[in-house]
Amino acid sequence: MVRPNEEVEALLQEYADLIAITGGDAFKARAYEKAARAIGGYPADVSHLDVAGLREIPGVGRSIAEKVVEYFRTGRVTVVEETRARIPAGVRQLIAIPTLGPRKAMTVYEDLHISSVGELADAIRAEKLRDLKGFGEKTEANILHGIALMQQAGGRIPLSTAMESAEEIVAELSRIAGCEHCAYAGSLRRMRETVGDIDILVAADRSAPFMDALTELPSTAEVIAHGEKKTSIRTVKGVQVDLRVVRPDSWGAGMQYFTGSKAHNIRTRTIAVRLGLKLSEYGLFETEGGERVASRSEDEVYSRLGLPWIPPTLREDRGEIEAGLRGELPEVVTESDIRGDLHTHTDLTDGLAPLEEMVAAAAERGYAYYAVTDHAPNLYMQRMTDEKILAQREQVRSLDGRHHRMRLLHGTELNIDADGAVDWPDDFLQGFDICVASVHSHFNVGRRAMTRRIVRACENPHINVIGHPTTRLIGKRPGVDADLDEVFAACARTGTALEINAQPDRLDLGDEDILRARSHGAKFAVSTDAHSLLHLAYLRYGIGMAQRGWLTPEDVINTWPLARLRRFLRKDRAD
DNA sequence: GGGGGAGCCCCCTTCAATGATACCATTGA
Repeated sequence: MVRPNEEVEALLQEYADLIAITGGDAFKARAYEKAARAIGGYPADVSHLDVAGLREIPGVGRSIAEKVVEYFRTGRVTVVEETRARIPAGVRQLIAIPTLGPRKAMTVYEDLHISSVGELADAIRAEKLRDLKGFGEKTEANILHGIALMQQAGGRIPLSTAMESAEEIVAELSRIAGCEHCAYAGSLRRMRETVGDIDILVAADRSAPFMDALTELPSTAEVIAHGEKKTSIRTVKGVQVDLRVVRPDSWGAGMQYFTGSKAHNIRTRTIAVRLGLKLSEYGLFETEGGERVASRSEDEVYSRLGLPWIPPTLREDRGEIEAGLRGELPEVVTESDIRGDLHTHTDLTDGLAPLEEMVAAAAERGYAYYAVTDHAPNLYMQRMTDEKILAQREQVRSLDGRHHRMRLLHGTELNIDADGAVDWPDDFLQGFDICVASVHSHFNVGRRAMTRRIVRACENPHINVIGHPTTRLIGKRPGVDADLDEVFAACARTGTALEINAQPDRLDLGDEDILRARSHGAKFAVSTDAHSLLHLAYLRYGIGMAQRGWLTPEDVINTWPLARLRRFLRKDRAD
């Protein structure tokens, strides 16, 4: 991720929100939103571009280009500052609440002077909102539910946000003289879908230079604690980072201890006790006499406990200790096992980059194959037509094998309607190499109907992958209500793969569901659902989920050679 | 505000669900 681009994206998005809240021209707000997205997904650093260079980016014209230049020259944009001065920051936070949009946010601000989520919740409890024009009891209940959903995340941050911050900090600290090792640990290393705080570990003889460096990073906003053993800071994005420096000979024990999980560590320490040993962040010691028996590497620590090294993504006390003791730990799938992405978009629908650029970027990643799966017509806002998708197919065929001999699959992402039917009839679907099918609408049809429609999609002989199967958005929308066991069984029975969608706000399926689906014998596709060049790299987060679900390459269809994949994609059709 | 075809103007993502309201505004995919 290019940091300056991210900053501009956030700034333009904020301005778009402010325009919407103040009731400004809706097209203007949309123009800023579009430009924000385009710059966020632009692969080159925009801070080096002049007005002419910026205007090369689709959706960026003279006015926005000049604002971007102003931002990099002065650190601020005058009109944005002026608008900010009129609307308290808390009002903008209100529109993050599901079911509360810009219009209603402005109403509660103007009529009740509410400018924070807390004040809003209080006003609802005092039944004050229901008297406002356009509000009622239902609206109150929905907003309260939305607030609860938001707070369920409990201040946890998305895996990808934590990862980007952590990798920057690790890179900075690694440059300091005397650094023998530096890495992130904790739930981030275990690749949990959200992360509470970032734990960073350094192995060095002297701790002070690292502790000082952390407090002085440009991204550090606040120092929470600053000591010899531990320093905690909060970044400008509000993420807490804990740094610990251990002696080099304690590196392995430190990483083992600070990676967790807590449940996993209770198990490892219990094993140690049974062996007459004591395990701490400093090492594995004899209980009697206190002699150190292992600490330098994680491998050494696990080995002394009679265990193989356990991948961090498995360390949740979900059977990995028992499997390790039996020598039956799975060889979990890794990023390098993946031979191709099976769910991606282009600017033919809502992607940012043209087909050629997406294909070239995929080839750069060393893929053997790559599927292009733009949206189908029933997602009306994307304006897909038969003609457009067929023209794209021609283009895909002409690019096939041209980049490092990477093979291209032409596909689509279909919409599963309320009855389980999809956008195109069988004879048209037959022309695709791969069909992903997803639920994009009618989320509240009830458990029976939801289960039935997804199962019916599985039974469609042309549908190969169920896209983002639960359709959850982390912190925003719970997964759909369906009998997932029935869905997973249908996938296994019909030869339909379940997607592990690697978009950081989806991570769908999640680890628990993957474990259940695997027990039904279902197969999986780890895909990025990329809407820009940069999204192709999200694969690592999907792999994290797959590992947490104990998947091996055998379980994941896009680790397979193309010939085997093609056989799978034919399902049991005779054509 | 951006973009395209003209020289300043016009168009720009559609549709369903929901809830408040009495026929419509808001939200989200």
